[in-house]
Amino acid sequence: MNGKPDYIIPEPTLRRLPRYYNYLKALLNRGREVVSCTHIGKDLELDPPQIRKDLAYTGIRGVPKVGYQVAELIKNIEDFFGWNNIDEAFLVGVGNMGRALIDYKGFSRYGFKIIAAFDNDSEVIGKTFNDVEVLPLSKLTSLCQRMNVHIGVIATPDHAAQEVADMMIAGGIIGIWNFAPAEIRTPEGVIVQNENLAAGLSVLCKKLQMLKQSGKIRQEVRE
Amino acid sequence: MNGKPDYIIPEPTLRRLPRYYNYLKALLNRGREVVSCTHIGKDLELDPPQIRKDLAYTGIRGVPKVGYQVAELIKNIEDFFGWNNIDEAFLVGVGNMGRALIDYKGFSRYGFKIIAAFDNDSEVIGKTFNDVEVLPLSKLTSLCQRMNVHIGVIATPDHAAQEVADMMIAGGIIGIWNFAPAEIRTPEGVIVQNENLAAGLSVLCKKLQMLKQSGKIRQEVRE
DNA sequence: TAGATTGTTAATCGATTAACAATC
DNA sequence: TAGATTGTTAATCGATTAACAATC
Repeated sequence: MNGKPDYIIPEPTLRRLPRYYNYLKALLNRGREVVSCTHIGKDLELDPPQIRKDLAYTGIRGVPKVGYQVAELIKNIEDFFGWNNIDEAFLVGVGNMGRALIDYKGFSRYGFKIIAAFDNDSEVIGKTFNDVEVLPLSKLTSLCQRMNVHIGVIATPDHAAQEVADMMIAGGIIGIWNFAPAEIRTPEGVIVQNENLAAGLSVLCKKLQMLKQSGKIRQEVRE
Repeated sequence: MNGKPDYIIPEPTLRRLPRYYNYLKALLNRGREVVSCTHIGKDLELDPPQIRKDLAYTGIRGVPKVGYQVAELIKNIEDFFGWNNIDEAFLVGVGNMGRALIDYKGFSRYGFKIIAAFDNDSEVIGKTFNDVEVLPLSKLTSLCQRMNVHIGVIATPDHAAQEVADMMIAGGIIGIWNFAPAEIRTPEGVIVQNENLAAGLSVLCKKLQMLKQSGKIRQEVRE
């Protein structure tokens, strides 16, 4: 075994699937039972064959001339990501971003739950936000181990990110969702997903700049 | 003119440049004056030729055997994105995410400033966060026009996103940074940058799932 | 049946990676 | 000078797009 998974799913596909999911949920709410890629493609401005390939990764089978069962599609995407079993996570850094993440109700839809938060500011330690208690940072590593938590969210200032990551990894965390605009070095076997708001903002502003320079262009940037 | 810019800069490059920028600023703080792509590549786990190509878009010239002047590189990236002139923006939706964005001090580094916020909840209208006043949503369109604001940030619940986008566009906004997990339809000439936290989260959790199934794999996911 | 849509295979496109001459 | 690094051109790789047979 070389370590790589047998079947690699393209990351663009992984990023589009949650989008289909939100769209399909809205469709179902409006009472639609069946949908074709042609139809989805019109609404989402994507090419039908691409949608077909993306959806095929979830194991769905469509019916020629008809399309897919909306409810079945939703179920398949949920199963594909495993959103039915909850992933529990610790969050470090109860600043504005951290608070926003703690307070965000929408994550439960994606099988994700922040079960405790950590900070070293005595102002927030002991407080509770959205039923999530803030504990002293010193307890992070031991609690990771004791509670068998495998996912960590970093929402600290950038200078603290590496140190927090090290504590998480020492506690057995193997997946880090990093909101700090800093480079994190990790050993093999740890997955880091960087959420860099500056990147998205920069892309938007640069495209705007280019648009202003070159006359109107039509464009939709997808995440 | 077909509307497309003559020189297309790859979006992956646009997303990596702010990363180089943060890294280079940290280097400069530590007193480093010159850096080579080999060196950057080691720290950021990227291939040196790719870094060289990315940096070339900013117009930098390096010196063989030596590398690049760190300060000059930083300057070039700032000029490339136009971070020296501030882009002013309106934000709609003063929930947790909206508050986090309003409060975030780091955007000024990227030439971005939220100058007013809008909501239709009388609880928050009239309040001020981080010197940003919350105004009634009904004033959005007219103020966009009057203050000549061209960028809008949507941080509303998903069901309100389209309506807010329409109001923004009516006011002349041509760039929308969308944090609502909803599809926004816009006319030509409007750029939408979707910031989809669920996508990043899903990618992380899916990779973790695959890692657990197939034994340890080493992986670093970059945004 | 005719026509729309799926599923799959092939072609294209664009970004990354490799190769290498130029240069300090 | 020798060797490391830049800048540039070519090759590779992977994702998107196009083509088309199968099918309801």
